[in-house]
Amino acid sequence: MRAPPPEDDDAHFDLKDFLPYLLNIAGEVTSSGFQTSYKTQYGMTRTEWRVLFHLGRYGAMTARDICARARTHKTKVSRAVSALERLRFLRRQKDLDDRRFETLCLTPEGYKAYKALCGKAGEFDREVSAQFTAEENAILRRCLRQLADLP
Amino acid sequence: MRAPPPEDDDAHFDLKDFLPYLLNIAGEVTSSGFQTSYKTQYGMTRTEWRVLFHLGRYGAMTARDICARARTHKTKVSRAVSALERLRFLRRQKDLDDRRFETLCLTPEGYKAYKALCGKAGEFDREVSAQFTAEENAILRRCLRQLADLP
DNA sequence: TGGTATTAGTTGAAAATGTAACTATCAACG
DNA sequence: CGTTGATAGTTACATTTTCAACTAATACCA
Repeated sequence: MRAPPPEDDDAHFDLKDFLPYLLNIAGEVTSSGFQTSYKTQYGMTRTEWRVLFHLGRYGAMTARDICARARTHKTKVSRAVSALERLRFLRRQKDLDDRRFETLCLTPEGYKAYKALCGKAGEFDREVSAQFTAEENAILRRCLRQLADLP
Repeated sequence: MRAPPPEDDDAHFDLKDFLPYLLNIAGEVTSSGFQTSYKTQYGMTRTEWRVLFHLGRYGAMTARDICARARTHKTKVSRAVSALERLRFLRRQKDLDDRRFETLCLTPEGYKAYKALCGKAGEFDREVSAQFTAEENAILRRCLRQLADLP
């Protein structure tokens, strides 16, 4: 019983062209480059950073809105919101018309953290983008937004 | 004490342009579209699928090689290899010259699973790619390969 | 009204991942 | 030799994520 032979022909398509694979690796490599910013300083996870960023950038909204905008599952968002609340970075307020909803908004401390991280994120993004031309950056982002199916 | 105002000006850069974020969401959306193929049929995780794909596509190699090629941590690869071994999809063989190494190769059953999944992956990739022009696809993949820092 | 279906959000258990420490093997150099 | 350091891979433990079931509130509709 021998092992199947190594094949390098065109019978298979190449893993290095498979979009889900490439996107995951690229996402992991770049994200872990940035995560030290929020992890070491604030002890935040990636999901918590995402929630903070949404509230900082777009203002008060419900967990449901964040789920939709970030295409993130509600349990992840729920736990991130609890964690940020423990950090006193956000507050919840029950909607009086429909009491299933809670409007989330950052506290001044949360907003301060957001602003600080926002600066670092911008810097990081400029560094990463510098290796591509303006046209490449435009196409890359357009394709990614479309793939991510963002609103 | 009021909440910070919603800001939609240019003081902050936009989350929808932040590459690590876009890459993660796009990767998650596309990957979860494909994962049913290996998850429901074989009960494999994403990492296991990656290892299977590497061995199927490029032939026998060590865990260390897979770590380097897929930029994946050795503990993830180690566990994926054990799982695939339990499924009888691969075998290990100690290198006699240097007994720290184990050469991994697919069994015929593992290879069969690879071929089946490979077909689905190709089909999936063609569908995803169809929404972009040839030029966009080329630029997208080139940028992603560079970001992923693949060998 | 009342019953059924939806929706927002939470929780517990299981699975996956990250981190650090560990074993075993080999290399290098005195 | 023998000590030190590096490397391949595993394991234990903590954190994070996933999945399914759950509560509470509202919508729909006969």
